[in-house]
Amino acid sequence: MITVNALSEVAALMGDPARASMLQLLMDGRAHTASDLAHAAGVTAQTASGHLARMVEANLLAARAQGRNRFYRLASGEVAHAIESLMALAGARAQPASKTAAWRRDPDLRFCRTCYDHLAGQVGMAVTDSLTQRGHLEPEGARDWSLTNSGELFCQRLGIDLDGARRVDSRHFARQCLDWSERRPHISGALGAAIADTFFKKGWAERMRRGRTVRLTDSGRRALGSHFGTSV
Amino acid sequence: MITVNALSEVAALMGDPARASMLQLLMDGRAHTASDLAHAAGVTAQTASGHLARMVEANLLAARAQGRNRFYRLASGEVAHAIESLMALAGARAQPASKTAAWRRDPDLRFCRTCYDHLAGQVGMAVTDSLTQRGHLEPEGARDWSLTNSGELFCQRLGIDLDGARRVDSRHFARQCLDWSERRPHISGALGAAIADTFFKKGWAERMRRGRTVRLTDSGRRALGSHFGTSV
DNA sequence: TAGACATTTCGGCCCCGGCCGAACTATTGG
DNA sequence: CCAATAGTTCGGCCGGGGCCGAAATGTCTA
Repeated sequence: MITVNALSEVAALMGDPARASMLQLLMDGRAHTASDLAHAAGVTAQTASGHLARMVEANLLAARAQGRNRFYRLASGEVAHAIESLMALAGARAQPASKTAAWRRDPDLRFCRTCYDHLAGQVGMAVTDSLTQRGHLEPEGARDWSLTNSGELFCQRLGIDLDGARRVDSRHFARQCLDWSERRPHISGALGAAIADTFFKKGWAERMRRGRTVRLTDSGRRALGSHFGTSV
Repeated sequence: MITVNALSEVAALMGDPARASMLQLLMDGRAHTASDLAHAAGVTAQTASGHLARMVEANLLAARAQGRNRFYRLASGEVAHAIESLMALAGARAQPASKTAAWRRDPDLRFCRTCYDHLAGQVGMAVTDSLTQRGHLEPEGARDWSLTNSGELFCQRLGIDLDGARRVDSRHFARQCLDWSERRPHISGALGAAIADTFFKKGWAERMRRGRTVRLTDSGRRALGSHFGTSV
C-alpha cells in the first residue's frame, strides 16, 4: 500500500463525527462492543461496523472476539496520546467565552477519571505528586520517570504488580502524561496502569458505569491520607 | 458557535490531503506565503485560500499580512505537537517491514533540522548537552530547564537575545522537547528559539530552501568547538 | 434444531465539501 | 495611472464517502 499522505489519512479517520465519538468513548481505556460504539456514535450497527473495520485496518483500534460479541479498544497508548493532543487543540480553540464542551466543565471528571488506563485529574496528580515529593519517582529524560529504590519498596508494600508491569516490555514503564485539567504531567505507562489497577482492586476507586469518570471511595480517601500522605 | 464534536472538527481539518500538505510544510516553523502553500498542496490559489481561511478560523494557523503577501505559520507549538503525534501514529502503522517515511531516514535531517523554531537532531543535542554538562542549564520540573547564573553569562557573551526571549511570557522559557532521532530531550521554548536565531544570524547554520533540514556551516562547526567545547 | 441476538456484507441513495473558472480587491513598481 | 502580481470571493460542478435497508453469517440459548 502506497501512502500518499500519511498525516491526512490518520487525521481523516479521526475527522468523522461518528468515528470521533467512538474514539472518545474508547478513551476510557476499556474495550467496548460494536453495538455500544454504534449507540455512542448515533449510527446503526452496520454503519458502525464499517467504521470499526477501517480503524482496525489502520491500527487505531484492536479487536477481540468473545462469544457473539466483538470488543474494540484503542490499539495503543500512542493513539490515546494523539487523541488527547487533538482535544487539547479543540479546547484552546473554544476560548472566546463560548460554552466549552461539557466534558471539560464536569467537576467530577476534573476530580478523577481514567486517562486510557491510568488515573488522571486531581487524584491522579495527587498520587503522582506524592510519589515524586517522597523521592519514589524521579524524572528521566523528557517524557519518563524512573522508580527509585524507595519507590520499589513502596509499590511492593502496596501490592502493586511491578513484575506484571515490567513484563509488558513493548510498553514504556513509567511515562509522563500531560493532564489536560491540571496542566501538569501525571504518571502513566505500565506503572500508571498498575497503580490504577490497585486502586480498583482495593476498592479505593470505582469506575462509573458510563464515561471516564472515576469515583474515589471513602476507603480511597483514607488510603490517600495514610499511604500517600496527601488529600484531595 | 456550538461545538458538536470538537475532536472530529479539528481532525477533519487535518484530514484533507491538501490541508495536510500545507501543515507538513509549515512544520518547519517558518511562515510561508499563500502561493507557496498552494503549490505545496498541489491546488490553485483560490482553493488554497479557502483552506487557509478555515485553518486560521480554527486557530490552527496564524496569518500576517506583509505588503501584497500573506504569510501563514502554525498558530502554536501545540499544533505542531498534535501533528507530530498523528505522524507518529502514521509511521507506526507502516511497521510491516515496509519502507519508512523518507523524512525518518534522511541522514541530513537526522544531523540537523529545525523542530518548529529551534534546533534539533545531532546538532541540537550537542548544544543541549554542552549547556547541561557545563552547568548552564539545569532540569526544572518534568518538562523544563532553568538557566543558571553561568548560563546567563554564557548567553550574554554569545549575544543571545535573552530579554527578547523572556518578553514572550505566554510561552515557556526553556522547555524540554523530545528529539525523535536522538530519543532524548533538546532545548526548546523561547530560549531554544533564541539560540537557533543566533545560529542563523551568525551564519553558523543555514536553512535549506525547502523542508526542515539545516546545514551547519564551517564557521558553525568551529563555533561548536570554541564556544560549546563539542563537535559533531 | 429453532429462534434470538450480535455483527458483517452488499447495494444504492444522497449530500457535503473540495475543486476550479471568473471576477474582484489590494499592493507594488514603473 | 496602468500593468502585474498576490490574494480572496462567488458560483456551480462533481465525486467520495457516510448512511441505511435488506440479507447473510456466526453464536448462544432452549
